[in-house]
Amino acid sequence: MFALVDVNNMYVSCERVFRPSLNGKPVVVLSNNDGACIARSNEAKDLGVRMAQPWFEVRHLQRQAGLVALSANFELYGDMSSRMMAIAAEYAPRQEIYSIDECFLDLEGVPQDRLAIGRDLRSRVLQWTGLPTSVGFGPTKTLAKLANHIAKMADRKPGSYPAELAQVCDLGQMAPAQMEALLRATEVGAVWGIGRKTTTRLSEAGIHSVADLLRADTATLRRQFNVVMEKTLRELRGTSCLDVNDAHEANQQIMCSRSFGGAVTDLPELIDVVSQFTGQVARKLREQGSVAGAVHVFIATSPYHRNEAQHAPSATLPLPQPSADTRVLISAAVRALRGIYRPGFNYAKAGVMLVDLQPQARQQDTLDLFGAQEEQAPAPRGGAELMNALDALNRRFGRHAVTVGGTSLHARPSAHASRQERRSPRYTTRLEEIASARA
DNA sequence: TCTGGGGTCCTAGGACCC
DNA sequence: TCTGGGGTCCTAGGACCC
Repeated sequence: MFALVDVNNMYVSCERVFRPSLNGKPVVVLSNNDGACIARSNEAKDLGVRMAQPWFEVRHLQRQAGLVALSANFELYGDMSSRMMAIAAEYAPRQEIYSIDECFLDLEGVPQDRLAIGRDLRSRVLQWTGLPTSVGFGPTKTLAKLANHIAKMADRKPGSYPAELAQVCDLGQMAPAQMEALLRATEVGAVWGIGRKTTTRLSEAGIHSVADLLRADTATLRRQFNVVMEKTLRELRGTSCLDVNDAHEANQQIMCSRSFGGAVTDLPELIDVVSQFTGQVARKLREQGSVAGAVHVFIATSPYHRNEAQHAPSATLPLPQPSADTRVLISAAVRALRGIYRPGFNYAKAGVMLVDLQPQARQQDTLDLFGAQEEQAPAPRGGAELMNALDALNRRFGRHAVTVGGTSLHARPSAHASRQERRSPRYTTRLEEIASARA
């Protein structure tokens, strides 16, 4: 039996912990550049604010409906997430942290009453962190997800589902008749793994509810879609195909990309941006103890500016030897950038991706058979220690305290600098920003 | 004026080999 | 006018997730 624990409207809920005056109000959290809504309170959802909707489209709701917008504060959310995850982990022998705001628990051998467990977990997380969660139980991960969805909706929209399913819902102990009624009332799009495109295609085939889907023929669906669909079906029917994965594996790719505050046209500024991004992905790469085999760089104009010339080139540059050295990676990224850059375009976005990742240990004995080749610069000296020192300084003094030569931020205001005018303090991770109580 | 960012897995089709 | 066949590996792109 599995549980899925999920924080309701995670980013908004984190903000509300420190600003209780936001409770009950429509609140959104904005992406980089204060560009789009990436989290919405229930009240904001009720106002019709959609996921990833551009801020300028809903900005008028500030005055019309008291909508409050905040810039994303990921440092705060990451820290709150760790606290919540640690509490949830106490309730089962195995936990898979699936995203910043949700985890699966494997309840194998946990004997007690699941509803009691769910309610206890929920109230403990609420009491210790201030975050509201929903808990779903099911005999497969997909059903636990579905149970969680029902728990949320029953809480948020009274009448959509029976009230007793709110907040904590167990699909593992439900009478067949009630189960059938629930599945009839749930649209296929709510199922984990069934997205927008698939929903449209299923709808054309007359499959609208989860109950419809369960009646469909597995082989036919497998033929029309793919193995993912087949697995989803089997999971919905109670056959577990997906296990809780508690060994968090290293990422296979690490990316940093961002749209700019304004258009960027000249190469030096793009080099600056790409160098900064590379510094960030390099740090993440070392954190997970990997080396990268290649660097992928892309720049792009804005597809929304339809009357401007469009250009979205990218390039992948393999490294002569896998590396985690910021200087090596930046030099490759900048070379890739020079190769794809064309003057005369208004670039709106850039990104750096490290790919072909491998564990650092394995790299020891893969020295180039032919030794360093002439045209390849020899690896910089003292790589590992220098990078360790760099990481330590930046951990201690903030992300941009120390950077590799050439990646310093421009003294002049840069077009790419992102706007973040509404960020809340990093209450839990910066002493100088800690919450203070007023008498 | 302003339009998210970070990941995973699967598949089709081309390159290459015998 | 005919123009192998089957296997494997790699990559780009699509769909999905949060």
